Amino acid sequence: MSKISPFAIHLEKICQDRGLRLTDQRKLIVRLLEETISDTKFHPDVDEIFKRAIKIDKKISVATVYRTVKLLEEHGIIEKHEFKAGKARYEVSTENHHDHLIDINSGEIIEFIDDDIEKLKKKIANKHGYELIDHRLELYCKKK
Amino acid sequence: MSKISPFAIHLEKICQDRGLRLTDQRKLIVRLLEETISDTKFHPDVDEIFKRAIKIDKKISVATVYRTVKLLEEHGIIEKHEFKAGKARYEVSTENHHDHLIDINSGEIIEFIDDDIEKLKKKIANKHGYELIDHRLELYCKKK
DNA sequence: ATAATTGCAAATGCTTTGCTTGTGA
DNA sequence: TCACAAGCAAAGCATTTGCAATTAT
Repeated sequence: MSKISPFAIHLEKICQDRGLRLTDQRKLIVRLLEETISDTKFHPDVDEIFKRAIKIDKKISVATVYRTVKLLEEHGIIEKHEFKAGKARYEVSTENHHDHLIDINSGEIIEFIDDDIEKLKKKIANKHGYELIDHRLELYCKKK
Repeated sequence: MSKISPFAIHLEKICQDRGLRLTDQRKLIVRLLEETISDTKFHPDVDEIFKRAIKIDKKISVATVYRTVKLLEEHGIIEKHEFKAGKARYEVSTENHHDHLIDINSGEIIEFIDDDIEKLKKKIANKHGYELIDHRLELYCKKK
């Protein structure tokens, strides 16, 4: 119910609790992902994570980043987004679902939560005889 | 205001009006796209279009399908969708925007229009100081 | 006539994978 | 110890592109 404070998140701990083996590479990637939270909602792609990682561990390979990111996603620890035109981007999972507003000029991503929309989503699914499992809403906008 | 009746659409005519050169290949692709409308809301991917096309024109190449589909999209004649996990899918543009409900088991796609959601989208964009240019809402569901 | 379009195959960009070596628990 | 993870390079997949030959207007 309550939002998770960014700084209270401890991805390494979460990984451990899930029984994921903590290699140096995973620790590093997880740390970088965590840093991007405070980094004002930056949604890094694999290459961005890799670039940051290689500065610290000059031996790490992209394959490892891909594998780790996939693993974390499968465990619900991070979320993958495929916005229009581009590579997959990631963000640390939060308790409540939020949607994204993308500035088509700057690429900036704004997260928002709208309860009315969430309710409508469920209502529409039900109306068609379906149960809502997953959803995505993206608003591509231009500054006024 | 009024919906375009599927059978009233004449993509070939529309292409001509826009000044697009009508090659045999384009005529064929456009015809196939049009057929998929009556084909109960089928959203074909490039490969599907290609497979159907090569049965009729055994010389046509995938590159042509890719180029044509891109051209049509740039002219707003068809719309591209990139649903989760998969290749781009296309559908003939309609006057009013609609969203998609995807059956995660069967892959079936149901189109829906919800005015409340459309209004909320605009409202949210405005609230953040943005003008809504484009948007996508996808509901991934399971039959109840 | 001639600028645009095609087919082909090679190239691209992101992502995955096979295999050998390395390592966390 | 030993099952799992990493590094590397090769493979995969959807999509794009360069170029010579073809075609619509």
